[in-house]
Amino acid sequence: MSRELTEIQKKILEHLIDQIKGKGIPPTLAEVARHFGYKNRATVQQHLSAIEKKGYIRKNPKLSRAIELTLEDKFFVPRPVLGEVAAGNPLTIYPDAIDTIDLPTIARMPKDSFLLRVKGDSLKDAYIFSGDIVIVNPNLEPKNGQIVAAILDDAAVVKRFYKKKNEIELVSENPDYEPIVIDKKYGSFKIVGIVVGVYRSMERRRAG
Amino acid sequence: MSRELTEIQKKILEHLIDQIKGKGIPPTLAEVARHFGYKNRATVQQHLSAIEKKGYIRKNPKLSRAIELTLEDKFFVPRPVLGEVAAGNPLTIYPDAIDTIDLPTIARMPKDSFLLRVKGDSLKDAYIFSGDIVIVNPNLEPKNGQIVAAILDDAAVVKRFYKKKNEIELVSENPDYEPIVIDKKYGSFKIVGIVVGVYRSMERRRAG
DNA sequence: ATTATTACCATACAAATGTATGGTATTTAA
DNA sequence: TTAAATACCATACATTTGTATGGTAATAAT
Repeated sequence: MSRELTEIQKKILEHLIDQIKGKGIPPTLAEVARHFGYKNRATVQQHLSAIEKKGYIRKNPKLSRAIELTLEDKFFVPRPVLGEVAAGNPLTIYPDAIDTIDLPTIARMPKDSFLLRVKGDSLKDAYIFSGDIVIVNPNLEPKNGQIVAAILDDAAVVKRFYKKKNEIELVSENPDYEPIVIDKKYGSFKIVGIVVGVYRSMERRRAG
Repeated sequence: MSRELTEIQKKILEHLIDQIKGKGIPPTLAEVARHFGYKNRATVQQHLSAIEKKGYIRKNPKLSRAIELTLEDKFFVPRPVLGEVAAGNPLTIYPDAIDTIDLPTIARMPKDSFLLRVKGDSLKDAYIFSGDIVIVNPNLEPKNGQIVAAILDDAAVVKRFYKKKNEIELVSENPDYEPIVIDKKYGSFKIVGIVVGVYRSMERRRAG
Protein backbone atom coordinates (compact mmCIF):
# COMPACT_ATOMS: atom_id res chain seq x y z
CA MET A 1 0.00 0.00 0.00
CA SER A 2 1.37 3.35 -0.97
CA ARG A 3 1.53 6.34 1.29
CA GLU A 4 0.12 8.51 -1.47
CA LEU A 5 -3.31 9.94 -1.05
CA THR A 6 -5.77 9.89 -3.91
CA GLU A 7 -7.24 13.16 -5.10
CA ILE A 8 -10.44 12.64 -3.18
CA GLN A 9 -8.63 11.56 -0.05
CA LYS A 10 -6.50 14.68 -0.35
CA LYS A 11 -9.59 16.84 -0.55
CA ILE A 12 -11.10 15.17 2.46
CA LEU A 13 -7.89 15.56 4.46
CA GLU A 14 -7.74 19.23 3.52
CA HIS A 15 -11.29 19.62 4.68
CA LEU A 16 -10.41 17.96 7.96
CA ILE A 17 -7.50 20.34 8.47
CA ASP A 18 -9.67 23.32 7.64
CA GLN A 19 -12.33 22.25 10.08
CA ILE A 20 -9.93 21.38 12.85
CA LYS A 21 -7.68 24.39 12.46
CA GLY A 22 -10.28 26.88 11.36
CA LYS A 23 -13.47 25.93 13.11
CA GLY A 24 -11.61 24.35 15.96
CA ILE A 25 -13.53 21.11 16.03
CA PRO A 26 -13.19 17.98 13.94
CA PRO A 27 -16.29 17.12 11.92
CA THR A 28 -18.44 14.03 12.28
CA LEU A 29 -18.76 11.56 9.47
CA ALA A 30 -22.20 12.94 8.70
CA GLU A 31 -20.90 16.47 8.45
CA VAL A 32 -18.16 15.50 6.06
CA ALA A 33 -20.65 13.54 4.00
CA ARG A 34 -22.94 16.55 3.82
CA HIS A 35 -20.05 18.81 2.82
CA PHE A 36 -19.09 16.61 -0.09
CA GLY A 37 -22.63 15.74 -1.06
CA TYR A 38 -22.35 12.09 -0.12
CA LYS A 39 -25.64 10.40 0.54
CA ASN A 40 -24.03 8.19 3.09
CA ARG A 41 -21.74 8.29 6.07
CA ALA A 42 -20.23 4.96 5.22
CA THR A 43 -18.51 6.52 2.24
CA VAL A 44 -16.70 8.96 4.47
CA GLN A 45 -16.04 6.19 6.90
CA GLN A 46 -14.17 4.26 4.24
CA HIS A 47 -12.22 7.29 3.06
CA LEU A 48 -11.18 8.03 6.60
CA SER A 49 -9.92 4.55 7.24
CA ALA A 50 -7.97 4.75 3.98
CA ILE A 51 -6.44 8.06 5.08
CA GLU A 52 -5.73 6.61 8.48
CA LYS A 53 -4.05 3.54 6.99
CA LYS A 54 -1.79 5.86 5.06
CA GLY A 55 -0.84 7.54 8.28
CA TYR A 56 -2.24 11.03 7.94
CA ILE A 57 -4.82 10.91 10.67
CA ARG A 58 -5.51 8.89 13.76
CA LYS A 59 -9.00 7.94 14.86
CA ASN A 60 -10.09 7.21 18.34
CA PRO A 61 -12.62 4.45 17.89
CA LYS A 62 -16.18 4.86 19.18
CA LEU A 63 -15.72 8.50 20.10
CA SER A 64 -17.43 11.16 18.06
CA ARG A 65 -15.32 13.65 16.15
CA ALA A 66 -12.21 11.91 17.38
CA ILE A 67 -10.05 12.63 14.38
CA GLU A 68 -6.50 13.64 15.15
CA LEU A 69 -4.11 14.99 12.59
CA THR A 70 -0.89 13.04 12.53
CA LEU A 71 0.57 16.02 10.75
CA GLU A 72 0.76 17.60 14.16
CA ASP A 73 3.56 15.25 15.04
CA LYS A 74 5.65 16.98 12.45
CA PHE A 75 4.73 20.23 14.18
CA PHE A 76 4.44 22.15 10.98
CA VAL A 77 1.44 22.57 8.78
CA PRO A 78 1.48 24.26 5.42
CA ARG A 79 -0.42 27.50 5.39
CA PRO A 80 -0.96 29.88 2.53
CA VAL A 81 0.71 33.26 2.58
CA LEU A 82 -1.72 35.62 0.98
CA GLY A 83 0.77 38.18 -0.13
CA GLU A 84 3.81 40.16 0.56
CA VAL A 85 3.52 43.43 2.23
CA ALA A 86 5.87 46.32 2.11
CA ALA A 87 6.83 47.65 5.45
CA GLY A 88 8.75 50.27 3.51
CA ASN A 89 7.31 51.41 0.24
CA PRO A 90 4.10 49.73 -0.86
CA LEU A 91 4.23 46.68 -3.07
CA THR A 92 1.48 45.44 -5.28
CA ILE A 93 -0.51 42.69 -3.71
CA TYR A 94 -1.15 39.36 -5.29
CA PRO A 95 -4.58 38.03 -6.15
CA ASP A 96 -3.91 34.57 -4.77
CA ALA A 97 -1.64 32.96 -2.27
CA ILE A 98 1.92 33.58 -3.34
CA ASP A 99 3.48 30.92 -1.26
CA THR A 100 2.99 28.41 1.46
CA ILE A 101 4.96 28.48 4.64
CA ASP A 102 5.19 25.87 7.28
CA LEU A 103 3.45 27.51 10.14
CA PRO A 104 3.91 25.57 13.34
CA THR A 105 0.85 23.86 14.67
CA ILE A 106 1.13 26.11 17.67
CA ALA A 107 -0.01 28.86 15.38
CA ARG A 108 -3.63 28.21 14.85
CA MET A 109 -5.12 30.84 12.68
CA PRO A 110 -8.12 32.56 14.16
CA LYS A 111 -11.09 32.47 11.86
CA ASP A 112 -10.59 34.67 8.82
CA SER A 113 -7.10 35.68 9.79
CA PHE A 114 -4.39 35.45 7.22
CA LEU A 115 -0.68 35.66 6.81
CA LEU A 116 1.45 38.22 5.07
CA ARG A 117 5.16 38.08 4.55
CA VAL A 118 6.90 41.32 5.37
CA LYS A 119 9.38 42.78 2.96
CA GLY A 120 11.52 45.76 3.70
CA ASP A 121 12.90 47.25 6.84
CA SER A 122 10.57 50.07 7.76
CA LEU A 123 9.32 48.17 10.80
CA LYS A 124 12.69 47.15 12.09
CA ASP A 125 12.32 49.42 15.09
CA ALA A 126 9.20 47.43 15.98
CA TYR A 127 11.33 44.31 15.65
CA ILE A 128 9.56 43.14 12.53
CA PHE A 129 12.01 42.21 9.82
CA SER A 130 11.99 41.37 6.20
CA GLY A 131 10.87 37.78 5.86
CA ASP A 132 8.79 37.71 9.01
CA ILE A 133 5.25 36.46 8.81
CA VAL A 134 2.64 38.72 10.29
CA ILE A 135 -0.71 37.36 11.35
CA VAL A 136 -3.47 39.74 10.40
CA ASN A 137 -6.87 39.70 11.99
CA PRO A 138 -9.46 41.46 9.85
CA ASN A 139 -12.17 41.45 12.50
CA LEU A 140 -10.75 43.91 14.96
CA GLU A 141 -11.13 47.66 15.05
CA PRO A 142 -7.77 49.36 14.94
CA LYS A 143 -6.86 51.50 17.92
CA ASN A 144 -4.36 54.30 17.90
CA GLY A 145 -0.82 53.05 18.00
CA GLN A 146 -1.60 49.56 16.79
CA ILE A 147 0.11 48.08 13.80
CA VAL A 148 -2.30 47.55 10.95
CA ALA A 149 -2.21 46.08 7.49
CA ALA A 150 -3.87 48.36 4.99
CA ILE A 151 -4.49 48.63 1.30
CA LEU A 152 -3.49 51.91 -0.24
CA ASP A 153 -3.97 52.32 -3.98
CA ASP A 154 -3.96 48.58 -4.61
CA ALA A 155 -0.83 47.99 -2.60
CA ALA A 156 -0.46 46.67 0.92
CA VAL A 157 1.38 48.30 3.76
CA VAL A 158 2.06 47.41 7.36
CA LYS A 159 2.33 50.43 9.54
CA ARG A 160 1.38 51.89 12.84
CA PHE A 161 -2.07 53.44 12.87
CA TYR A 162 -3.09 56.85 14.23
CA LYS A 163 -6.51 58.38 13.82
CA LYS A 164 -6.61 62.17 13.62
CA LYS A 165 -9.55 64.53 13.11
CA ASN A 166 -9.89 64.26 9.35
CA GLU A 167 -6.94 62.13 8.45
CA ILE A 168 -5.45 58.80 9.19
CA GLU A 169 -1.74 58.71 9.71
CA LEU A 170 0.29 55.64 8.95
CA VAL A 171 3.66 55.77 10.61
CA SER A 172 6.71 53.64 10.01
CA GLU A 173 8.84 52.68 12.91
CA ASN A 174 11.88 53.40 10.86
CA PRO A 175 12.54 57.16 10.76
CA ASP A 176 13.95 56.79 7.28
CA TYR A 177 10.37 56.60 6.02
CA GLU A 178 7.98 59.53 6.11
CA PRO A 179 4.53 59.07 7.66
CA ILE A 180 1.72 58.61 5.17
CA VAL A 181 -1.28 60.85 5.71
CA ILE A 182 -4.60 59.86 4.17
CA ASP A 183 -7.81 61.84 4.12
CA LYS A 184 -10.57 59.85 5.77
CA LYS A 185 -12.76 60.26 2.74
CA TYR A 186 -10.15 58.93 0.35
CA GLY A 187 -11.59 56.01 -1.53
CA SER A 188 -8.66 53.80 -2.37
CA PHE A 189 -7.72 53.22 1.21
CA LYS A 190 -8.87 50.40 3.40
CA ILE A 191 -7.72 48.92 6.66
CA VAL A 192 -7.41 45.19 6.09
CA GLY A 193 -6.89 44.24 9.67
CA ILE A 194 -4.68 44.59 12.64
CA VAL A 195 -1.47 42.70 13.15
CA VAL A 196 -2.04 40.44 16.09
CA GLY A 197 1.29 38.73 16.00
CA VAL A 198 4.54 38.04 14.32
CA TYR A 199 5.85 34.64 13.64
CA ARG A 200 9.32 33.83 12.59
CA SER A 201 10.42 30.32 12.05
CA MET A 202 13.84 29.33 13.28
CA GLU A 203 14.08 26.63 10.66
CA ARG A 204 15.80 28.23 7.73
CA ARG A 205 17.90 30.77 9.49
CA ARG A 206 21.57 30.28 10.10
CA ALA A 207 24.11 32.14 12.09
CA GLY A 208 25.95 34.79 10.11
CA MET B 1 -26.59 37.77 37.09
CA SER B 2 -22.94 38.42 37.54
CA ARG B 3 -20.31 37.69 34.95
CA GLU B 4 -18.16 36.05 37.61
CA LEU B 5 -17.56 32.35 37.42
CA THR B 6 -17.78 30.21 40.51
CA GLU B 7 -14.75 28.15 41.50
CA ILE B 8 -16.18 25.00 40.00
CA GLN B 9 -17.24 26.74 36.82
CA LYS B 10 -13.73 28.15 36.54
CA LYS B 11 -12.26 24.68 36.85
CA ILE B 12 -14.58 23.36 34.20
CA LEU B 13 -13.78 26.23 31.85
CA GLU B 14 -10.06 25.63 32.38
CA HIS B 15 -10.59 22.00 31.56
CA LEU B 16 -12.44 22.97 28.41
CA ILE B 17 -9.57 25.23 27.35
CA ASP B 18 -7.03 22.51 28.09
CA GLN B 19 -8.93 19.97 26.05
CA ILE B 20 -9.61 22.30 23.15
CA LYS B 21 -6.16 23.85 23.00
CA GLY B 22 -4.18 20.84 24.08
CA LYS B 23 -6.00 17.82 22.78
CA GLY B 24 -7.51 19.75 19.92
CA ILE B 25 -11.03 18.57 20.44
CA PRO B 26 -13.73 19.79 22.79
CA PRO B 27 -14.98 17.14 25.20
CA THR B 28 -18.47 15.73 25.40
CA LEU B 29 -20.58 16.18 28.49
CA ALA B 30 -19.89 12.60 29.45
CA GLU B 31 -16.15 13.08 29.18
CA VAL B 32 -16.20 16.15 31.37
CA ALA B 33 -18.37 14.33 33.87
CA ARG B 34 -15.94 11.45 33.94
CA HIS B 35 -12.99 13.81 34.38
CA PHE B 36 -14.54 15.48 37.40
CA GLY B 37 -16.02 12.31 38.81
CA TYR B 38 -19.61 13.30 38.26
CA LYS B 39 -22.04 10.44 38.11
CA ASN B 40 -24.15 12.33 35.67
CA ARG B 41 -23.93 14.30 32.48
CA ALA B 42 -26.74 16.57 33.55
CA THR B 43 -24.48 18.13 36.14
CA VAL B 44 -22.02 19.15 33.48
CA GLN B 45 -24.88 20.22 31.28
CA GLN B 46 -26.00 22.68 33.92
CA HIS B 47 -22.52 23.99 34.57
CA LEU B 48 -22.03 24.55 30.88
CA SER B 49 -25.21 26.49 30.48
CA ALA B 50 -24.21 28.61 33.46
CA ILE B 51 -20.80 29.27 31.88
CA GLU B 52 -22.50 30.01 28.59
CA LYS B 53 -24.95 32.44 30.21
CA LYS B 54 -21.98 34.27 31.65
CA GLY B 55 -20.56 34.56 28.18
CA TYR B 56 -17.42 32.46 28.30
CA ILE B 57 -18.42 29.75 25.88
CA ARG B 58 -20.91 29.29 23.09
CA LYS B 59 -22.69 26.04 22.47
CA ASN B 60 -24.04 24.86 19.19
CA PRO B 61 -27.21 23.04 20.18
CA LYS B 62 -27.71 19.41 19.26
CA LEU B 63 -24.19 18.96 17.91
CA SER B 64 -21.75 16.86 19.84
CA ARG B 65 -18.65 18.52 21.26
CA ALA B 66 -19.81 21.82 19.89
CA ILE B 67 -18.31 24.01 22.57
CA GLU B 68 -16.67 27.17 21.33
CA LEU B 69 -14.56 29.39 23.49
CA THR B 70 -15.83 32.94 23.43
CA LEU B 71 -12.41 33.85 24.74
CA GLU B 72 -11.31 33.46 21.18
CA ASP B 73 -13.15 36.63 20.35
CA LYS B 74 -10.78 38.44 22.63
CA PHE B 75 -8.01 36.63 20.77
CA PHE B 76 -5.85 36.30 23.80
CA VAL B 77 -5.68 33.48 26.26
CA PRO B 78 -3.58 33.51 29.38
CA ARG B 79 -0.70 31.08 29.21
CA PRO B 80 1.94 30.40 31.82
CA VAL B 81 5.51 31.46 31.15
CA LEU B 82 7.68 28.84 32.73
CA GLY B 83 10.71 30.98 33.21
CA GLU B 84 12.99 33.59 31.96
CA VAL B 85 15.93 32.63 29.97
CA ALA B 86 19.12 34.49 29.46
CA ALA B 87 20.11 34.90 25.89
CA GLY B 88 23.22 36.54 27.27
CA ASN B 89 24.56 35.29 30.56
CA PRO B 90 22.60 32.51 32.21
CA LEU B 91 19.94 33.34 34.74
CA THR B 92 18.60 31.06 37.40
CA ILE B 93 15.40 29.37 36.40
CA TYR B 94 12.28 29.43 38.43
CA PRO B 95 10.58 26.35 39.84
CA ASP B 96 7.09 27.46 38.82
CA ALA B 97 5.52 29.70 36.27
CA ILE B 98 6.82 33.18 36.83
CA ASP B 99 4.17 34.95 34.90
CA THR B 100 1.27 34.64 32.57
CA ILE B 101 1.24 36.25 29.20
CA ASP B 102 -1.66 36.70 26.89
CA LEU B 103 -0.72 34.42 24.08
CA PRO B 104 -3.01 34.91 21.12
CA THR B 105 -5.38 32.09 20.45
CA ILE B 106 -3.59 31.64 17.17
CA ALA B 107 -0.73 30.29 19.18
CA ARG B 108 -1.82 26.86 20.15
CA MET B 109 0.84 25.14 22.13
CA PRO B 110 1.88 21.76 20.85
CA LYS B 111 1.65 19.12 23.49
CA ASP B 112 4.33 19.53 26.16
CA SER B 113 5.73 22.68 24.65
CA PHE B 114 6.26 25.62 26.89
CA LEU B 115 7.08 29.27 26.83
CA LEU B 116 10.13 31.13 27.99
CA ARG B 117 10.60 34.84 28.08
CA VAL B 118 13.92 35.97 26.69
CA LYS B 119 16.03 38.42 28.61
CA GLY B 120 19.15 40.00 27.30
CA ASP B 121 20.38 40.78 23.86
CA SER B 122 22.71 37.94 22.93
CA LEU B 123 20.27 36.71 20.29
CA LYS B 124 19.56 40.04 18.72
CA ASP B 125 21.36 39.02 15.56
CA ALA B 126 18.85 36.18 15.27
CA TYR B 127 16.12 38.77 15.69
CA ILE B 128 15.14 37.56 19.10
CA PHE B 129 14.94 40.37 21.59
CA SER B 130 14.59 40.88 25.26
CA GLY B 131 10.95 40.38 26.13
CA ASP B 132 10.16 38.03 23.28
CA ILE B 133 8.46 34.78 24.04
CA VAL B 134 10.11 31.69 22.64
CA ILE B 135 8.14 28.52 22.14
CA VAL B 136 10.18 25.52 23.14
CA ASN B 137 9.45 22.02 21.98
CA PRO B 138 11.05 19.42 24.21
CA ASN B 139 10.31 16.49 21.94
CA LEU B 140 12.60 17.25 19.06
CA GLU B 141 16.21 16.27 18.61
CA PRO B 142 18.40 19.31 18.11
CA LYS B 143 20.24 19.56 14.85
CA ASN B 144 23.35 21.58 14.22
CA GLY B 145 22.61 25.24 13.86
CA GLN B 146 19.25 25.15 15.53
CA ILE B 147 18.45 27.36 18.45
CA VAL B 148 17.95 25.37 21.60
CA ALA B 149 16.97 26.05 25.17
CA ALA B 150 19.31 24.32 27.56
CA ILE B 151 19.98 24.05 31.24
CA LEU B 152 23.56 24.67 32.27
CA ASP B 153 24.40 24.54 35.95
CA ASP B 154 20.82 25.19 37.04
CA ALA B 155 20.42 28.16 34.74
CA ALA B 156 18.70 28.33 31.39
CA VAL B 157 20.17 29.59 28.16
CA VAL B 158 18.90 30.03 24.64
CA LYS B 159 21.64 29.62 22.12
CA ARG B 160 22.48 28.11 18.79
CA PHE B 161 23.51 24.48 19.02
CA TYR B 162 26.53 22.82 17.41
CA LYS B 163 27.60 19.25 18.04
CA LYS B 164 31.34 18.60 17.83
CA LYS B 165 33.31 15.39 18.41
CA ASN B 166 33.51 15.49 22.16
CA GLU B 167 31.92 18.80 22.95
CA ILE B 168 28.79 20.70 22.43
CA GLU B 169 29.14 24.30 21.49
CA LEU B 170 26.52 26.86 22.32
CA VAL B 171 26.90 29.98 20.28
CA SER B 172 25.34 33.37 20.79
CA GLU B 173 24.33 35.32 17.76
CA ASN B 174 25.74 38.39 19.33
CA PRO B 175 29.53 38.46 18.91
CA ASP B 176 29.83 40.27 22.24
CA TYR B 177 29.29 36.91 23.92
CA GLU B 178 31.82 34.11 23.78
CA PRO B 179 30.66 30.62 22.70
CA ILE B 180 30.13 28.20 25.55
CA VAL B 181 31.85 24.84 25.11
CA ILE B 182 30.60 21.89 27.14
CA ASP B 183 32.12 18.42 27.35
CA LYS B 184 29.54 15.86 26.29
CA LYS B 185 30.04 13.96 29.51
CA TYR B 186 29.43 16.98 31.69
CA GLY B 187 26.59 16.20 34.03
CA SER B 188 24.94 19.51 34.77
CA PHE B 189 24.03 20.16 31.18
CA LYS B 190 20.81 19.25 29.48
CA ILE B 191 19.08 20.28 26.32
CA VAL B 192 15.56 21.21 27.27
CA GLY B 193 14.20 21.52 23.79
CA ILE B 194 14.49 23.33 20.55
CA VAL B 195 13.04 26.72 19.89
CA VAL B 196 10.35 26.23 17.30
CA GLY B 197 9.16 29.78 17.17
CA VAL B 198 9.19 33.25 18.53
CA TYR B 199 6.12 35.13 19.42
CA ARG B 200 5.95 38.78 20.12
CA SER B 201 2.73 40.50 20.90
CA MET B 202 2.08 43.85 19.37
CA GLU B 203 -0.17 44.83 22.23
CA ARG B 204 1.98 46.65 24.68
CA ARG B 205 4.55 48.11 22.37
CA ARG B 206 4.42 51.73 21.33
CA ALA B 207 6.31 53.76 18.85
CA GLY B 208 9.33 55.50 20.30
C1' DA C 1 -38.47 34.24 56.09
C1' DT C 2 -38.33 33.59 51.55
C1' DT C 3 -36.33 33.39 47.27
C1' DA C 4 -32.37 32.51 44.07
C1' DT C 5 -28.33 30.39 43.10
C1' DT C 6 -25.31 26.72 43.26
C1' DA C 7 -24.13 21.92 43.11
C1' DC C 8 -25.20 17.77 42.62
C1' DC C 9 -28.40 13.39 41.62
C1' DA C 10 -31.68 10.25 38.62
C1' DT C 11 -34.38 9.04 34.71
C1' DA C 12 -35.98 9.38 29.99
C1' DC C 13 -35.79 10.03 24.98
C1' DA C 14 -35.13 11.42 20.25
C1' DA C 15 -31.47 12.20 17.35
C1' DA C 16 -26.83 11.59 16.06
C1' DT C 17 -22.75 8.82 15.88
C1' DG C 18 -19.34 5.27 14.74
C1' DT C 19 -19.15 0.91 12.94
C1' DA C 20 -20.19 -3.40 10.50
C1' DT C 21 -21.71 -5.71 6.49
C1' DG C 22 -22.90 -6.32 1.86
C1' DG C 23 -23.47 -4.57 -2.70
C1' DT C 24 -22.23 -2.25 -7.51
C1' DA C 25 -19.24 0.02 -10.89
C1' DT C 26 -14.93 1.76 -12.39
C1' DT C 27 -10.14 2.12 -12.57
C1' DT C 28 -5.49 0.38 -11.82
C1' DA C 29 -1.86 -3.26 -11.15
C1' DA C 30 0.01 -7.84 -11.64
C1' DT D 1 -7.24 -12.06 -17.27
C1' DT D 2 -7.60 -11.74 -12.69
C1' DA D 3 -7.17 -9.44 -8.55
C1' DA D 4 -6.96 -5.22 -5.93
C1' DA D 5 -7.97 -0.79 -4.95
C1' DT D 6 -11.08 3.02 -5.39
C1' DA D 7 -15.43 5.31 -5.00
C1' DC D 8 -19.68 5.23 -4.07
C1' DC D 9 -24.53 3.23 -2.30
C1' DA D 10 -27.94 1.05 1.29
C1' DT D 11 -29.35 -0.93 5.60
C1' DA D 12 -28.79 -2.12 10.38
C1' DC D 13 -27.45 -1.63 15.32
C1' DA D 14 -25.59 -0.70 19.81
C1' DT D 15 -23.82 3.46 22.02
C1' DT D 16 -23.29 7.98 22.71
C1' DT D 17 -24.89 12.45 22.80
C1' DG D 18 -27.46 16.59 23.92
C1' DT D 19 -31.37 17.90 26.19
C1' DA D 20 -35.47 18.03 29.13
C1' DT D 21 -37.53 17.36 33.49
C1' DG D 22 -37.81 16.71 38.29
C1' DG D 23 -35.70 16.19 42.71
C1' DT D 24 -32.53 17.14 47.08
C1' DA D 25 -29.45 19.81 49.86
C1' DA D 26 -26.59 23.69 50.95
C1' DT D 27 -25.45 28.34 50.64
C1' DA D 28 -26.15 33.38 49.58
C1' DA D 29 -29.04 37.32 48.88
C1' DT D 30 -33.22 40.09 49.86
